[in-house]
Amino acid sequence: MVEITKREDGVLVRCNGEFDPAQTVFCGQCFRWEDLGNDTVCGVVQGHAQTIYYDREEDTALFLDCSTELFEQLWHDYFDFGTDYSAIRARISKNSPIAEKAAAFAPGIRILKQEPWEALCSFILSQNSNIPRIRGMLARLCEHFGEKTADGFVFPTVERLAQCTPEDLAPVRAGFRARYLCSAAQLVSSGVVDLEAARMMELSEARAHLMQICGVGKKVADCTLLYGLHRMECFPVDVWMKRVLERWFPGEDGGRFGEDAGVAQQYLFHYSRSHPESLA
DNA sequence: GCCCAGGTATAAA
DNA sequence: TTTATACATGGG
Repeated sequence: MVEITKREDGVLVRCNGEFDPAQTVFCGQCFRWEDLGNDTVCGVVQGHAQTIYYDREEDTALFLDCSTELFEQLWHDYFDFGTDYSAIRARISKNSPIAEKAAAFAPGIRILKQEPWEALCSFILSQNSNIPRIRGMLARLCEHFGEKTADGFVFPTVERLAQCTPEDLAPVRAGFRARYLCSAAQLVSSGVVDLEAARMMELSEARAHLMQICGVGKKVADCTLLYGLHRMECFPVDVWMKRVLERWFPGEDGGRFGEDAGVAQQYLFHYSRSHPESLA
């Protein structure tokens, strides 16, 4: 587990090999954090801009210059600091040699508890695209439709996007995905789709609930459930993960990892993208 | 220019 | 029910 020390000027976290900010925010689970160089990243979550300074030499210690209250209310949950990732990694590693290798490659990955609405939009935009472009679309979406604060743009609200037509979203340059965003905004805004309710539903029911949105299939539904609602049993399968499954787990669907499926999937996804030759 | 991208809706077989 | 194709756009 990580060790948390509260100081007057912020919060210090000793990670004990369980957290690396860069591995976590640039492994393809979120698209809005930025690398400032010199072991510094920054992001905006729930309207709060945060810079994180870290030092890998001391088994990764990191510093957040925020109040103790904000850390406890927001960042502790967002980074899932209450969960023992060493234990998860041990279970995953025991399960298969290749999963062990993937977990060892980036052991500092954690599954973020993102805002459900942002996660839904992010993965709607992700379809048939690539990570740099997804980041671009999301940045433009926030610049044009999110509230501007001193430190950056807040993610657009459901209500704001529910007022938009696909034509209004042209500045995002999302192509055919624009009308999918509109569908999502309208169904969530009207209450036909209830993201918080999906947190408690049985998994197949939760999937079907999200798939009422035009443009949300099984992949986007699973990503929303995993990254937005922290349903850790979800194992989203896309073109990359299909290659991984065919190459390393033929005939399986990811179910072998049980409650650790979401974390295992992220280790495998990141490792396979960093070592594409290993899929040949 | 060319290929492909953390898929899905839609049409056709 | 399963399989093929279009989709808008831009990164590499």
